[in-house]
Amino acid sequence: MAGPTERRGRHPSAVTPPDAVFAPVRSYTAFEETVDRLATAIKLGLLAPGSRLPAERQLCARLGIARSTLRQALTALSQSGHVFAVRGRRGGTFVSDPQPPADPPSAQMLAQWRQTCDQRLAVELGVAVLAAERADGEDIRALEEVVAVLEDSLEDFAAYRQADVRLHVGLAEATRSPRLIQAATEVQGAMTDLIAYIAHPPQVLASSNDQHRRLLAAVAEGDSMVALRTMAEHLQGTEHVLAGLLPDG
Amino acid sequence: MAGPTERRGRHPSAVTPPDAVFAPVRSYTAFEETVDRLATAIKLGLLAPGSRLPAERQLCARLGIARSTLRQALTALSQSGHVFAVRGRRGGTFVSDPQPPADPPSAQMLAQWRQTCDQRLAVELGVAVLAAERADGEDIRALEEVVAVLEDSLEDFAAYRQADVRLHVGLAEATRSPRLIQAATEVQGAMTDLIAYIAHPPQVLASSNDQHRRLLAAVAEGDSMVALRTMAEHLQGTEHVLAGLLPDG
DNA sequence: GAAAGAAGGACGGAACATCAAACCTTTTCA
DNA sequence: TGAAAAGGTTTGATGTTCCGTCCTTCTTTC
Repeated sequence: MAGPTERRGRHPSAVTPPDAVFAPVRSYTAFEETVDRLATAIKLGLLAPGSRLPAERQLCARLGIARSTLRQALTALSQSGHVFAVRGRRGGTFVSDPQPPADPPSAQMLAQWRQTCDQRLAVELGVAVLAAERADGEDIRALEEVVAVLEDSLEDFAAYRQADVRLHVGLAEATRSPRLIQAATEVQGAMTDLIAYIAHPPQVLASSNDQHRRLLAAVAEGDSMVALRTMAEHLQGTEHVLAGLLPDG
Repeated sequence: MAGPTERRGRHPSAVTPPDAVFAPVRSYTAFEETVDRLATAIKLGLLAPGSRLPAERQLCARLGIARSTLRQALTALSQSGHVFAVRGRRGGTFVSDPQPPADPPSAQMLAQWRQTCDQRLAVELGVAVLAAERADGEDIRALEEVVAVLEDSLEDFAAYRQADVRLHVGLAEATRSPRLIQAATEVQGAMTDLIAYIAHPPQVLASSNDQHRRLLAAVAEGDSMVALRTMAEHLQGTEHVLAGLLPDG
């Protein structure tokens, strides 16, 4: 049973197809994807606590979904306490402040941690190269501010992590490649789940910050290769920590 | 209009959220994704002409969809001439041989060529690093055979391209990271569309092959950094050609 | 103080996608 | 000649999404 595809013809180059070809098709519904997107953005601090989302009638247009579908998503998010709605003119949907406590990473998440890290490696290496090639002075200036925040947050991991996300997503934005920005955001969301319950002593953060500085310098100079190496080194840090704490995955 | 989210609170770190947060939600249906997956696999030669797909009742189980949904996809593929069905015991669904002529890249594809290349850069750099770290002797041997085929195909672009795909997907498989394999496959599918109508004189292919050799050598030695550099160089080739032929994207 | 406007909230139905299960038809092999 | 294995067909149930309409709440403006 489960025999691989058979060949009849005379094509010699034919080999068994990769498993990936017949791997399960994951089909997200618009509702799920919307919840996911907004929840991730909130979790990452891209939507700040207290900030207001665009009005439903505009937001559903931007997201390309029906208003009722968007409302389902917002209802879910408000039931989980991530947002709340205010009626009437000047009302709207707001990000809760403070946020409800994050729930621990699922077994599924933990089991796939290595795949997540692999994905992050790919995305961040691409970002490093392209940011080095394309970032302009404006980008660099903004990113330097974020690095400054990072250096002031050694004692507060929540603040540190948020600035860290901003830095990485900011680098992705400097590539001007929407798909990479999207990918970087998703990857940061997944990493946040993994990282949340790991101790981060100030000295580790300080060493990370050193890498951030060097990375940004390389990007500013347009030195792709150094950016690449520095990013690789930076990512290895997290990966080693996770490898020590989690099963093989 | 379209004002960014407003802030009420006292959170200073709040910045305008990236556009990516509210970008359209693309929700593929199971049907679309299935057609896409199979069509890409066929286009890339991962499913060889003349080969038989798994029986419907098994395939739908592997894909995690209902049989009727799978049949919709297969019907679409058979109407477009990519597969044909044979009834009765020992029947099945077979990949057509020869394949119908590929249709030219859509305007949409062409307009997004740079994003596609960016995505490829990320995926392939990640693959290069991880393959160098994880490939075993078996992997290397198989890949070397593919490189040998590549070197024998300088005069036949169709054959060359197919072996090229096998090499890149094979490298991805050596990472043992399902998501990367998936991503690599998708990216190769997109690249095939872009590349199809571009002239590839034998000397260009020969130079590409030189890079392939060096890349594989670096992977065999486990030298991530060299693999990375070689891969970057390799990808730049295509990108320069496309940049010369296509608008900015 | 009343009217207009802008926001969230609620409802109903149409269209579509998907699933599950049973059954039909063709072909081959024992 | 009949069992087995494949694709082909039908039907109904279910869930998702969309669209449009109307309601309620609150603010701003006149």
